[in-house]
Amino acid sequence: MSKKDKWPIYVPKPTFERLKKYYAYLMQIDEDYISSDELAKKFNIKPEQVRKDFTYLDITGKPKKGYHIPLLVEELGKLFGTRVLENLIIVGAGNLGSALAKYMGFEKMGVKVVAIFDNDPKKIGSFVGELSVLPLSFLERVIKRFKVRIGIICVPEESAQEVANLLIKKGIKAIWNFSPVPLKVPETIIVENQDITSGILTIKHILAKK
Amino acid sequence: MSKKDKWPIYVPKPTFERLKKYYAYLMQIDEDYISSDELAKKFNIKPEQVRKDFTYLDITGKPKKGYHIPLLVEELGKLFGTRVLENLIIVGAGNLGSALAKYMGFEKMGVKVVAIFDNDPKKIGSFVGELSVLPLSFLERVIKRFKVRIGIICVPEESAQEVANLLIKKGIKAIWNFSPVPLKVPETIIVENQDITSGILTIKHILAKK
DNA sequence: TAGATTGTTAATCGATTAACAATC
DNA sequence: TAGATTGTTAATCGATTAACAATC
Repeated sequence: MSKKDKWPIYVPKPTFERLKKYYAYLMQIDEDYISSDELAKKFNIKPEQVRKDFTYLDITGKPKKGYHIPLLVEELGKLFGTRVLENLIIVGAGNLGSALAKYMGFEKMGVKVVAIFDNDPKKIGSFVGELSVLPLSFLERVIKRFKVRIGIICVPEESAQEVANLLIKKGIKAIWNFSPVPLKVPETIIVENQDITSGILTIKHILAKK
Repeated sequence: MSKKDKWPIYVPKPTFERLKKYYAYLMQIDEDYISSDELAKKFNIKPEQVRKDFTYLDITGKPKKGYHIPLLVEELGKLFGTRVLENLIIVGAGNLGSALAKYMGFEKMGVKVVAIFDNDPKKIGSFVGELSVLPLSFLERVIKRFKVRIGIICVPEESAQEVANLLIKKGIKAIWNFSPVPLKVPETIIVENQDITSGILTIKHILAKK
């Protein structure tokens, strides 16, 4: 049985996180082959680890050449489901929500922002890129119309849980949470927390030691 | 010897990442005590893990009550160096850079954005919040004047490495990299990568399996 | 006191790394 | 062929968890 037949593909969490990085990097470069050694150097890890990571994918390298990059990109794309297009919506048209709505890199990941919502009457109707800001009363319609399964939460922490509840009620299956609050959701709902400020704590910790 | 005397405080990486989350959460809530069990429930982990994590800090809990929150916040603040103010600069006044420049949550983390730079003549001189966008020729002056050690990179991937080199040349000690490229830097320079789009790959992977 | 909750040791689990045979 | 690089097994390392004694 080939690994292709095993579904879901299991990869350990640390491996999965590294595969994401390899993917982002490999999509950018325009070469035929890359060795585990070269890739490892890029990310300050050991080449053995790169090879081990790739054993979870249905791909093998060539001795003396390395791994075929287009093949790697394709296999990784399958793992991440980037070839299946998903529509997504953003709730919260503040600085961060607006920046995400205008972000150009989503296409490569197979996602598209179809609407942005806010509850501030002053923002509703205004434009963020090509999207006009909608009131929350439009949520249900948009979700049904575009078969949206993913919602991004970009609201202040006080309202994050409330918005999460609403999204779930309206049929959203996965929440990408940019607020710094841990959300309470039913087990069937996927939550991915993206705390964009936590990195500064690592930096300050290291700097403080110097 | 108390743990306070050991410097640098060593914490395993996974523990460190969890401590950041506890910190963000604990700063928000207004209670006296919290038990390892309550905290664990919030983050879907085991209470033993929370207690183990806290053993790395110079703090103990009280049987039957739990951990004193203000004390936790203080100890964690020390670990992350949030009580020492650091000035930081942003390079790249696009959507994301501008959003970060206007971000209100930095103060709590003991950092302040003192300047934002761009090389686009159309952007230079325009305002992002209260800051006017500066040309890169001002970098050196600003870094010296404000004793800046941390620089945020928010430029397109093509120029990320170039900007990193420039920042390092001008004396920056730590780079918070919001571009999706792995940067090549000398060993003495701290790099924290904050790929804000990688979360979507996790979500799509899980959704694809359903 | 009894009960709840901490703190710590030891066992388990899982990921990384070293070593090396296989292969182009 | 010799040499470079992969792929895999086994050893090591480190983190999580279970168990339970200590304590308020």
